[in-house]
Amino acid sequence: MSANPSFMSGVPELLVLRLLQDREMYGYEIVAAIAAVTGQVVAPKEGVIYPLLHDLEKEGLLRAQRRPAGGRTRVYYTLTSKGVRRLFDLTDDWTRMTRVIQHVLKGPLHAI
Amino acid sequence: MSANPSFMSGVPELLVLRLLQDREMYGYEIVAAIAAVTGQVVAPKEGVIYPLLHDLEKEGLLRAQRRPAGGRTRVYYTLTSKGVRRLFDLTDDWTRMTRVIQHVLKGPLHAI
DNA sequence: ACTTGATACCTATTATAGATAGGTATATGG
DNA sequence: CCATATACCTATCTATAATAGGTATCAAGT
Repeated sequence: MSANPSFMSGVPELLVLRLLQDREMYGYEIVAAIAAVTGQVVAPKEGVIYPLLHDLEKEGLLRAQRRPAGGRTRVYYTLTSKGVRRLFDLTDDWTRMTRVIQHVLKGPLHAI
Repeated sequence: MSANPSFMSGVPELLVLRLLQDREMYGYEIVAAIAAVTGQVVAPKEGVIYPLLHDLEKEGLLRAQRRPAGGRTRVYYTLTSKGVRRLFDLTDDWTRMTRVIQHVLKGPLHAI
């Protein structure tokens, strides 16, 4: 019984990297942005995103900078070059995999 | 370090249901068929498929019949009507989710 | 006859990730 | 002053795939 659909593996990571490709963002903002850009179809909570951001930073895919903003402190994340490469790789994986499955779901199987 | 790509959640279940939509199949056959129809892009091993088949049967999505074939005993699985409904639901979920993510990956985010 | 590899079934354990459900602190609006 | 939103965090649970075995039968080759 999950709020999100059951095809989530790797998706939060992919979306975080994609969002950060355009501009730096902070965690709380990312949580809201994912829900917004997917029209609530995918909406991982803070309990998913914050640990993920920490892991990605540890892996060197993101750079974190704690910075005061609007009276409070935010942690802004940017993509490293390694993070950009990971985004491309994951996007390729994602595209290849979904294309194949789409094909299996829609097409006649004997033709394969 | 997994053999399969990292977007696997729910995919084996979806593919098993899809394959059984066309005709009855037995476990070992399903393992090979998934690898075949996906061109090895998705290739879950027996350790994934057999427990999954047992679970789906327990849920009433599949019917299992042990039957001798070619000198040995095979367990043939067929979709129940509940299994058909599940296939449709999961296919809808899959399509909705991948369409949205595809859009986010390719499109400009400000347009959303 | 013996051995190897393919067929066909199975499960126990481990690893990974998302889900759940909290907690802390500051700022803002009523 | 209080409630809500903002902004960060983590510990635990759960679901599911990956790993790594095991058993037994059959067919083919030596």
